[in-house]
Amino acid sequence: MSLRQDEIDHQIKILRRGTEQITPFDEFVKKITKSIEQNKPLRIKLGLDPSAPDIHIGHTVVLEKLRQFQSFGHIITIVIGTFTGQIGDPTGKSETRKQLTEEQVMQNALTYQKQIFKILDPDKTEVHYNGTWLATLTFSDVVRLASTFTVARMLERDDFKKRFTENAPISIHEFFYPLMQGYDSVALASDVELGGTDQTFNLLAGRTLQKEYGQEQQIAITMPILEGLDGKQKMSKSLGNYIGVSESASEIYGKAMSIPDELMLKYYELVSGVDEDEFTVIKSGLEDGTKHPRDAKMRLAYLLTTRFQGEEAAQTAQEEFIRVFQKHALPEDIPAYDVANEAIGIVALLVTAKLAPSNSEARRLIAGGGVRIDGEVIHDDQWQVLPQDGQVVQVGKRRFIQLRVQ
RNA sequence: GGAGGGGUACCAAAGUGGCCAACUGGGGCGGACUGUAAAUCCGUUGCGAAAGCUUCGUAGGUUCGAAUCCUACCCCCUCCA
Repeated sequence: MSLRQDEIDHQIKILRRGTEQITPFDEFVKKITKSIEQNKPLRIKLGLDPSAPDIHIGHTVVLEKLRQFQSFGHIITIVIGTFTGQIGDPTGKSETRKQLTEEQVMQNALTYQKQIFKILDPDKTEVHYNGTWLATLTFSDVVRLASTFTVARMLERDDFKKRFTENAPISIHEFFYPLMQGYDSVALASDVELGGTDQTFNLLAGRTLQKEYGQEQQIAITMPILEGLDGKQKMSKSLGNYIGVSESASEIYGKAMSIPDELMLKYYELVSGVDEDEFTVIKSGLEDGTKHPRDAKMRLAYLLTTRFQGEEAAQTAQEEFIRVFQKHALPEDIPAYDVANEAIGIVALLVTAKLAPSNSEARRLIAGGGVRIDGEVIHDDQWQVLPQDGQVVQVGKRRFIQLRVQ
């Protein structure tokens, strides 16, 4: 077997790992082969929506795969959906998207890039804005695009089909979403497009349109969807079940510790960055009970934190976590809160220090035994606090302030 | 254009004249337990110190009293054309 064949096999083996589906796989093999034989990199596309510019680890599943392509010398093309983002995402009862101003879009795009480049190499990544080509299409161009699909074909898409059978509304413009995304692939002449499994239809639309425009068709690679912290629904910012890549080390660490045990292995596999060997060890350890789930999760949390905030910050976050949650000691850095040197009702203190949103809520917290001053549970909501420098007020397990008398 | 259905708290969803600040589930928050901010269990979830006040698409009206009845308006959905 030739060296070249080894390289082909190697790329395919790595690139295939962890994917949900590669459609069609044989064409993918051909493309990789051709790319290596002709020493011509493939163009790998990923589309991103600029309306929510916070990248979370759910996105990194796909980004990590892109990084692998990049490591083999392929070209990554990121499409920021400046145009599509204004139309609105056709998921369920999407509220009409706020029209973003150009500055907002550009700003979001920059935020995106900063986060993406925690994983990808900026020097080997092209960034495009699809408004560049979509905004200039004429109505007759649009008609041509639309004529490539029948309504029946559109209704094959899972969420359309579901809504259609349930008599839920589907707006016409939602049909344009896959068309626009597909046209992006034409504009970029992409060889491969990546996305979550929920993107399957849109990725395939790219193939249809490329054929219509006489291009070689792209390969659709789908990656598994990562469930969020609740363990049930897709990780997303709007559901609040996410870990953002730009969050503080202690947030990332803590959130990782809050994922359900059952989800640990999936996180290990998709976002931790561990190699296959360590993954296997952890997996079997959990299965035969020799590995404590808590320790496995701590390792996971450590890996994730390291990945996005560096090893040093991860170390600190871990120590902090052990101190605060396992030993119930005080955290290292407690935010200071300035108070006047006079008695103040506990309820008022909680509210003004923003530990509670309203007096009623503050009283509820007290009634529930969730409020402590220097470790002493406060039961009386009429309690008057005589502030002393350094006194620690705690709400629940995670919120602390330290009083600083003025 | 015509006919019908609907808008209830963070979300979903009951309630159809007083017992409704509003069942229930999810989510959130707090507590217990633990192996972690897992799981499980318990409590709580409009504001107000309280009396009470403001909430059930919007604005009016009927009534001793309305989320519940009437009128107008706005919005959403379905079917027919």
